[in-house]
Amino acid sequence: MLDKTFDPKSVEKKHYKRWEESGVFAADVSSNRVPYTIPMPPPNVTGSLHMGHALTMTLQDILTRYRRMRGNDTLWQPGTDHAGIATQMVVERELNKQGISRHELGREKFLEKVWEWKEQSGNTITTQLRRLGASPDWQRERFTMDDGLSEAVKKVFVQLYKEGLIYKDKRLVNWDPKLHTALSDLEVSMIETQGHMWNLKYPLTDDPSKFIEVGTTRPETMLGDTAVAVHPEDERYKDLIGKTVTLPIVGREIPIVADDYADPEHGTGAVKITPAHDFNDFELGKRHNLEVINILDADAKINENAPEEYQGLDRFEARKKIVAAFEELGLLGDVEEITHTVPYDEKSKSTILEPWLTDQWYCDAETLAKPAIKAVEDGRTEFVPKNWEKTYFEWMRNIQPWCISRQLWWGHRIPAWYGPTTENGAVQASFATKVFVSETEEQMLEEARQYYGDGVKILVQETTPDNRQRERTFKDIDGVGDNPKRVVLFQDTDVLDTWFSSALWPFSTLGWPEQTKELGRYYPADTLITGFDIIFFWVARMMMMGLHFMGDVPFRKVYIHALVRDEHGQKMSKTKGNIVDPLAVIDEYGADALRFTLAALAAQGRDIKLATSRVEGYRNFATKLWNVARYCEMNDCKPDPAFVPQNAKHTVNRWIISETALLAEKTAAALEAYRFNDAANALYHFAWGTFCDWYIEMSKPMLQGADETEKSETRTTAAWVFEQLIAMLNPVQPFLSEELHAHLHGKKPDETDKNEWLISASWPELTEKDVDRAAIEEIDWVIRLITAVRRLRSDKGLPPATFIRMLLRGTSKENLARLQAHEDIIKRLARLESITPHDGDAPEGSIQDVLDEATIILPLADVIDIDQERARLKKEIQKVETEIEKIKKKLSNENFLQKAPEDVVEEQKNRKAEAEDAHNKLMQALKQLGEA
RNA sequence: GGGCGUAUAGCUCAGCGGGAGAGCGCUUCGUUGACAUCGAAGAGGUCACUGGUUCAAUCCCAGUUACGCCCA
Repeated sequence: MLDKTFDPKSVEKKHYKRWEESGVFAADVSSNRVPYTIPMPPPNVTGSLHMGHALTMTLQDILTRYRRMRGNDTLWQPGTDHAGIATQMVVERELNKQGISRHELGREKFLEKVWEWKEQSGNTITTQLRRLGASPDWQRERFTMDDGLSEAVKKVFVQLYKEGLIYKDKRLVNWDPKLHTALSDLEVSMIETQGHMWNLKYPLTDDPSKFIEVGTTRPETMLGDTAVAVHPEDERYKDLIGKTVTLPIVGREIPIVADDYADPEHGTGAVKITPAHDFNDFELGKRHNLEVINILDADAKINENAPEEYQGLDRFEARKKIVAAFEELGLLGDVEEITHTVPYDEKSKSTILEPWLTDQWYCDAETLAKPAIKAVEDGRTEFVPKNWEKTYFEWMRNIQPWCISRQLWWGHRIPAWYGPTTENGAVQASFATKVFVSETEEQMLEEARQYYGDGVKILVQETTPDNRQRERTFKDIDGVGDNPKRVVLFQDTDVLDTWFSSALWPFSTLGWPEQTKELGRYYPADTLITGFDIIFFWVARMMMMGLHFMGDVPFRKVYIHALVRDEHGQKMSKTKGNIVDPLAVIDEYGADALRFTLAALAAQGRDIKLATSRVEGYRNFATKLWNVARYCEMNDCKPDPAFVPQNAKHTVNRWIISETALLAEKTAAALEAYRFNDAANALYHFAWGTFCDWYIEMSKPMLQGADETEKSETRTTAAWVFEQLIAMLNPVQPFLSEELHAHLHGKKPDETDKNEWLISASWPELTEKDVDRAAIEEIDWVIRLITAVRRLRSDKGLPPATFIRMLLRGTSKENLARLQAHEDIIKRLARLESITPHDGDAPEGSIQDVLDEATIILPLADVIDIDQERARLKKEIQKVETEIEKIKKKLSNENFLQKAPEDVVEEQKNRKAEAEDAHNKLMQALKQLGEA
């Protein structure tokens, strides 16, 4: 006998272990079944499971399990990514706690530490995914720093370099002065901040008594100003164009240039131009051939290009000092408090980034984006919901060069080596002017030998940590310059953006660049499921790389789900302290309850506000299912392999079989349309509202009756329906359904083997042939009758224990037959002692209601309060009258009769007739009451 | 500034060109041998506002207001 409630803890671990060990999650590359592939978005190896993961993984698991049951060879490809910045930061922090700095340790030793750390903590998230019940093919788990995936990265880098789609460039980047690395545009978070607009007066060189006033939010950058720009049409400044101003403090003479960039409406209309520290100014500088003066070092402190007294100052210190100096010089204009946006790092949102001029590697995203745009335009990849395609297009069509190098140690090292150039065969005293890009050091050396000639000895040395330091000291390095018969090559110290390797995920995980069987079978994937926040970071880049290297899109569908917020709609965050930990939820309510909640809330196009009351509700749902299983067990309802649903005889059984078939259709359709909430709700309502509330209740008198054939059929039907139901629930609630499946078949879950498991079972194959519309109509009538009686009883406050008589007047032949067929059920569920067809007036002191053509009469002389009953009937009559009025109005409209479809008109006529009939009957009831 | 989205019951949200729905909460009743993590019944909504299209609008279109997100 089952316990009274479902205990998730006692079954989750057990089933998961057996599933995983049995290999039921695994794809079968040699199978002849149709493959179905989902690439799992690899979580950070250092990460731990949050609600966003729980959502995305639940949805992926639902589809995977569903397709598995439908007979597909499913590959849900799992793995983790190395999360360059995040991981390096974590390990560095750990080391700092021990008083060790990364630089003391050196690159190699530090990387050993990171790998150690990865080995220790890298399983955290994959273990947590198991707790959620995720069923990817763990045997194929990959990590972006695996050998194979690293090979793929190198190959892609080298090929794109050779094709000219990867290049090195000196441009402004978003520099993180704390982490000392460049970031891509996407890793910048523009945050609204309170700040100031300072107006600075720059004296004209030829007449220092006159000024041009410029506004700036960053006065310290004036140290690097190389021009002032005004709009060419701006009357105020027309005469000044071509003249110069003398930069205060610095003393540099800089031109006043005309450029559309200066907005006459904005501030004074004149802007200072600092090409080295502002993206717009940099572009303007290029247009006007302005000098680019970098005034900041890697820490964003003022460097040696500024006057001595400012050197070494932090940028914010320098700001104060500059403002004070302007004030002292009488050159400070108005100061306004304003709100403006300031670039912060995306990850911690705590460091203000600095546009900084450096050499970085770039990927020509614009070229790669073109086929990726076309693929979505052509529908080779479709977004669900479709709206997201706009977002994708918007970004892809305005895409900027992608900065792919990072000044980190943890990541894929850029396979580029630098050496001196040659001139007429002679090695020059130059640094890093010749670049060799190769997948391996051996290949690189081969190229280098050809380049330098046989007589030159080539050494490869590990580089010092700091590129710029190296650059300054290159002349001291043995072999460069002094001795043309020896060269020293250095590998680039930078690593690649983590997303560069993630972009290859759909094919690198399948063994590319090897032409594996997997690659042919599982690429392109069918579905990618992810959040909208990484459409740019990941989806777009996979599209670009997939098309370029595989010649086809990486996936056919992209399902974009929303963010999980707290119950008040706030984004979950550590600082707000409103994080709901999925593992805590699983501990309290079970993984199935969490999964069901997330599925039920996953409506397209809306964020998910997660309230634990919802989870609690779905935990109750699990209890409900558990208890209906108990009922089946107690009543000896066992599945019969010989049972053919279409051959069932009893109408109640035919009805529930029909409803089950409709449910299978509905659920499958919902899942295939990524309408997870519809699937979850359909299952919930069938299980609770139809199967438990009605069928099981109806089965009670049937199972207690005398008809052995009927009893036997009912037992088998109940078991069959329940079996179908838990099969359909399995993708959403794998643990509970697996456990109940074993019990239903009279097995101890621990003693079953994988062929008997629900995870290996097939999705119910039910068709329209299993649906008996007449049975549905019949039982629907029974239900409506019972409900009507219950309502009357409840209105009168009759205790459930009281059995009463019911008279039915004017009942059609068909319904009389139904009444007779289901008498036991109706009597039991409506708490009736007798049901009698009746003609003529109702007995004195009756209450009445209308059900279609019939009138329900409950003689309750002792109980009823006439006034109250009269009021109730009047209210009901009122309702019907408004209804009739509405329909009448419609039917009297000529246009409606002419233009509306016939069936709609017909329907309205029927409704009117029914309502009028009901009205008459209610009036009659009222009249009788008046006479009484 | 550009783009996207949302406004429906007290709360969280489905839905949809022809009869307003769910879960939770609330009220009343209930120890019915599956289940009180339950059962039965009920109350509660000019479907944000203004126009338009239509025989018909909560639904489609335009605008307004409010809120949210993304990009610059």
